[in-house]
Amino acid sequence: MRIGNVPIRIDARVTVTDVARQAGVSQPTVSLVLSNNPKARVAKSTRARVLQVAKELGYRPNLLALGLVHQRSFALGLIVPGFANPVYANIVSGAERVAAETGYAVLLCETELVNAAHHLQALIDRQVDGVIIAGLAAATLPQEDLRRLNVVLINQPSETYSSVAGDSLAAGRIAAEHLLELGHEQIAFIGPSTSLPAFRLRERGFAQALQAAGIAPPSDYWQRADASVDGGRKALRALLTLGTPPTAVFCATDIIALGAHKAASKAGLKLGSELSLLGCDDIEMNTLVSPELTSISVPQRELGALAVRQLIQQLDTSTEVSTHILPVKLSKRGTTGRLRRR
Amino acid sequence: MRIGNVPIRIDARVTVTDVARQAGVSQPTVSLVLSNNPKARVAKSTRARVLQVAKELGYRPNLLALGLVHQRSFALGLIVPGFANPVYANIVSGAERVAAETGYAVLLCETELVNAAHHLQALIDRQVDGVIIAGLAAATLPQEDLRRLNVVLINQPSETYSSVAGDSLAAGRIAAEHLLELGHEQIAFIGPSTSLPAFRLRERGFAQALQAAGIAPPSDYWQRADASVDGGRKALRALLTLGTPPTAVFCATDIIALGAHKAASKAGLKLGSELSLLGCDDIEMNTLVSPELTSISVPQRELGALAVRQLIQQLDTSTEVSTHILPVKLSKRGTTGRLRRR
DNA sequence: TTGTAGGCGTTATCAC
DNA sequence: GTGATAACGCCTACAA
Repeated sequence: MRIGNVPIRIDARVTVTDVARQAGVSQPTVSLVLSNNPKARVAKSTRARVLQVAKELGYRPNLLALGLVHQRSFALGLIVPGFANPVYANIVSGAERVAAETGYAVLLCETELVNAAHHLQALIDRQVDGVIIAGLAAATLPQEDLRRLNVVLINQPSETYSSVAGDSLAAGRIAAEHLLELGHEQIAFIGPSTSLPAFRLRERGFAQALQAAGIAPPSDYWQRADASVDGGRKALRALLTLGTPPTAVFCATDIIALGAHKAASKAGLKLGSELSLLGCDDIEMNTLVSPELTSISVPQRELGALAVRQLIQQLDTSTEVSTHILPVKLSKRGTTGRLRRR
Repeated sequence: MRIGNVPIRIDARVTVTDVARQAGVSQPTVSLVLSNNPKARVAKSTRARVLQVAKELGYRPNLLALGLVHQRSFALGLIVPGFANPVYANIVSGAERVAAETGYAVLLCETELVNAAHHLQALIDRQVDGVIIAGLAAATLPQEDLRRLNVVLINQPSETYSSVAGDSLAAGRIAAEHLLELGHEQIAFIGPSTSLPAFRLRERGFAQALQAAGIAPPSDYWQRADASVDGGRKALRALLTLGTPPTAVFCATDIIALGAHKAASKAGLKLGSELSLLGCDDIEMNTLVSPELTSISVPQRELGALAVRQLIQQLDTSTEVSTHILPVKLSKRGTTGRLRRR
């Protein structure tokens, strides 16, 4: 890292020393007053004067210096694959809110283009107090770095690290039950080719529930797609070309489901009657398409928020590794319906 | 801010002092070697040994300490209204990429719920080197804080601060010209009620181009809406109830346009033939609805990226305030078409 | 009750 | 060439 040619300091800041001088006391005294340390026994008049002067001068503590002393930066790293996906946008949003309320800064890292391990190292160099990781398998990161950090994983149950997740297994099950209740028997699945734990669990929950109902989809019905709109589109097209196409499809993510939605509409299928389509995540876009996409709601903002809370608690109390599972629920909309023959 | 009860230090980090001890040299010598200062005259053998030891011990500089010394944190603040809106998600994404490549951290601030002035103060306390502000009128922030910072505004031309913006005036003009070319004369406008400069300019560009073509829409045709899908929906419904509804509508943002899209579809209007609808921003959702939404492309990622570049250049060279305007262009899709009588 | 001394991890300025 | 010494802004002993 190179330092620029010209100092960027625009305006000298007020420091404790300035306050001390102005108030006619020693610098540590000011520190004592300002840190309202419980065992700080300062004369009332002194305290009042210091506070008064600090206010007048507009004193603000330098968090860099504070961090150095306390070995604590009050900053959190947040690593996500990308914001293009509203799922992560929501998670970030929830996390940022809680962090801001608690006085923590959020250092944002997008791993779409920049190497995740690189990002992690940069966060460590900045002495972040902890890291939250979403949409990225923790196993793919250098463990020796990860282990010396406070970590909370999102949507990725783990034995080594704390985690906060939506109930992915239940999500799959609920999806299956919904389609079964509607009378479907020819049920297909489209999942992303990325092997994130959450997606695997959704898939497993779905498969198990089908099995429990005595339904065994042919292998053609089990599609793997690129985790994008286009991936979903292609996968659904493939399903439609089968000898006996499915009457219902569950997509492991809404992004894929929206691609499938597009493909189905283009093929002239009436969603909700001729073909039932069900997504998972429940992103806001779902209500923009027509018919609106039925989905399994995963509380993304809450996941982000809870992750920060959990992380801070871990920092404050050295709590042990913990796992939180948040409930998910069906959001019934227009793309799923009772089976009707074409 | 309160410090937790328990120190969070998980593992003591390697410092220059450790390296010095291990290499058998003084601590400043290590500094000299590691900072590869041009005028650092260190014996080759010493340098080699120090570098060797540093590598073995896995030494990494503490950016907090560096920041303290240099009065420079290598961190940037990024203030946006919210990520739910993909426009800002894209801006953040572009900014983060460049920042990461350049060794800067991005401190993310969402002003949707937390007070923007509060956020700004927090950033200052963290000694950020500069701030990028998007989707928020700079005038609404405390000027005394802003003025002592390096600032780059996005989509908000200003005389006091640097800015990077899409050509909003052109966006409006291009929109008008497109609709005029298609033969429309009953042309309406829906703009957000928030008075962000970019939106005002889009509106003005649009109005001016209409005027130049001798078209003067009645005041009913000039709607103001909440900057949301719902706002767009309501506004379009209002337009449809008019005695003579418009044949074409330009919405100042895609979010609003998507609401209008929904309302039009629900009213049974065939978009592209019975009603032409045109948005602005060109967010990815536009291709998910059917017919796909015609829009004016604004290069959001580039705006974010350029803002960071501009800011860093300002830091390094104390460049003067500058303004960059990036071109926009029409992305023709399905919702606009030649005028046909209903 | 308050001031003095030392240190957090780093760099910069000097003597040596 | 190298090593003290001071400084960045702050806090925590400890001594006065």
